[in-house]
Amino acid sequence: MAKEKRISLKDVANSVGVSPTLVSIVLNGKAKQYRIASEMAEKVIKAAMEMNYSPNLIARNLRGGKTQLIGLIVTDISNPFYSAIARIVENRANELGYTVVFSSSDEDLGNTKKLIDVLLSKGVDGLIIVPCDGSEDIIRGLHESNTPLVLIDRNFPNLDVSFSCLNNYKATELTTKHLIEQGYENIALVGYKTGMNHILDRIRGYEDTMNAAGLGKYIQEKKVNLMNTKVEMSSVLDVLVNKKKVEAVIFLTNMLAVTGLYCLKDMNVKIPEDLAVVGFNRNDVFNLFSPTITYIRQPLELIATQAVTILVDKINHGELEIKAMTYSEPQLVVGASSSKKDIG
Amino acid sequence: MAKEKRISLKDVANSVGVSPTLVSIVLNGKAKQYRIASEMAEKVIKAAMEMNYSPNLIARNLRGGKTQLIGLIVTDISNPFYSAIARIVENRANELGYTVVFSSSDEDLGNTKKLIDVLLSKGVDGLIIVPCDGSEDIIRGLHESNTPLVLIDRNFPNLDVSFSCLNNYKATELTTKHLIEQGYENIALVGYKTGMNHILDRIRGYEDTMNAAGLGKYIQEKKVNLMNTKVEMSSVLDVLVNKKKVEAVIFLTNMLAVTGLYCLKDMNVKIPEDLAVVGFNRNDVFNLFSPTITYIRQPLELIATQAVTILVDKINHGELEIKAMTYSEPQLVVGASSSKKDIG
DNA sequence: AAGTTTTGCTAAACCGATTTAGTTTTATAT
DNA sequence: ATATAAAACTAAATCGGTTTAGCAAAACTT
Repeated sequence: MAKEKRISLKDVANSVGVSPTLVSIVLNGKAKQYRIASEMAEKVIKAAMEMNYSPNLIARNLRGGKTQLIGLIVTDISNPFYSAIARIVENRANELGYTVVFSSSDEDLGNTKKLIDVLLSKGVDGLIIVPCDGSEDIIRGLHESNTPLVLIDRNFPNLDVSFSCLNNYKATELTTKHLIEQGYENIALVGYKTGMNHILDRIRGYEDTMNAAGLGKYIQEKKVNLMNTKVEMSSVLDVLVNKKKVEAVIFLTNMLAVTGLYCLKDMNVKIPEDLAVVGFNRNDVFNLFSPTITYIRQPLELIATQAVTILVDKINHGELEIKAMTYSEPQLVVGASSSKKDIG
Repeated sequence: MAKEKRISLKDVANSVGVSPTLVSIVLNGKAKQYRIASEMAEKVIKAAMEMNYSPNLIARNLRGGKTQLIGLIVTDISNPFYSAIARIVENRANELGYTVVFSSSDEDLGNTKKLIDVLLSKGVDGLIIVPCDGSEDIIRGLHESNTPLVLIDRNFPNLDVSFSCLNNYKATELTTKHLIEQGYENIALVGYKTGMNHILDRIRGYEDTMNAAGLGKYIQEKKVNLMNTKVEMSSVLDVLVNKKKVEAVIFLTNMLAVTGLYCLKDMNVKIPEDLAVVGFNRNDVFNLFSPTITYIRQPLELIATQAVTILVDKINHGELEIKAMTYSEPQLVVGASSSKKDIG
């Protein structure tokens, strides 16, 4: 009835009649290096197999200081964008012999601090973090205490911390150019109230492109609160559509776009006749909506894989001072929601 | 440059000039029990705070045999249904002082075995598993070796393993009744090729309801292969719509429904005029589709929260022999995709 | 005043692995 | 025959906590 105790190194050693040291050496493949007689090595390996021994990683890690655990902090694992990242991180981590511990910060600074503490105290070898607004100091502190660390999806340009993210400027540059080419002029943008660089870059990409096209007078940026998106989105879209007579809207994140679509549906706004729409990141909703929604595709596979690779490099080679900066290229997937040509 | 070592219990002890034992006792709130002078206790707590001490959980766990880690094995964390569960599991686990390690089995038996081994060797205190087809023996073995274990979303009726899942029979019963009430008779069902109980229950719910309504002659079940869903779905729907002149289709999972909608869109099938559709589990796609899709809502919050609660109970009280069986009640969310009344 | 109890604290064992520093035995060199 | 080297293995320290057993000093009995 009691939980059977696991076979320990000592059990194997006793059964063969040798010291735990010898067993440890043999099972770690260092038999030759330590000049263990090969018959002895075989005997030990056979016994370990027969007894179905597997090392207690906790003990190993206490000694070695490594857990082969990676901590992943996203804002919300139930957000499909981040769960997609999580899956890729998991796959790459597994390939490299790591297991992933995940946590959701809910874009909250306090949670972020707490989660980092918890993950570090669990002994994770390194962290992959989607940093939230205001977390720059924490991230700096973490980096200065030489914790292996890679930021993903977002980054702090002032910090020497490695990151893997999208070329956000180019994303909205692509989007805005596309809309302008389609003949739209009064193009607005809906983002979040945040100081985070990824959003600011997206805004700059839009502004610069509008200005370069001589459409500076149409520049309009609405920013909603992270915590109150649904409520604020309605009024924001009402203003843009009904007051400002905007022709097209660029949503700066996947969630904003989905929330926006809910509102536009409620408002009975016809897309793209009344309003052209561009979203961010692939989502089944965009493909199944009528009309299909144009969106910016991130090379998630690349972004997430690189993050893990960089992190594991840091863990193994201690190249903590090297700042790996990876900006991956966005791609515009054109749907029917941003086209004047399809009308009529 | 070297990674700064973390403050250890010993460091705190030395700084105050007492033994590590005393510090451990005080910081674990056992000062009174061990008759530690209250001034001393305060001094220790103050020092620990000032030195920003946090215990090395690896060491603590090596001694105590507990890691406060829960392993969660789903089929795919990037599937929004499972990432939603993951989030709830995470929240509840955090409340109870646990951290979650997640893994994706991809519905593969080999992966499942491997993941269980890895998670156990990481020292997880217990496992929450979405078992895949064919994993009954592994699960039985795990249970017999007294590993704290709870199945979620799916279960094996022949095993004495605790689980938390939907009342699947009732889900399709509700769905089928609803369609019949709406006046549909030729109602088909699309599921997976699997021996898993949750799917079989859903099929039984449909069959029994059809038979009870005297519509037995219309019973039609199409089963697609898990690995080849997209390709098979097209031909399945083609047969149902064009050959069998089916009036309504019930999709047995969220993914099937989404894949089905892609196909129906390609086929230019009008919903609900040409075909009524009912999906499974909430999804933004269902709400934003035109028409909105009727679906079965699972009380995910309840299901996932219970799973964690049951597991932690097992971990703490060792009630491994108790089989907690939780069937949560489904709810039908009626959209416009299953209604004859709305036509014209 | 001698014995008992309570108070306040510590030494040492322990968890299960890895690693360093030896030790013993056998082989080779001088 | 004696010193040196190599081979084959082990004892003990270590990681950082928790826990058990126990010690010394103060307080209390009678």
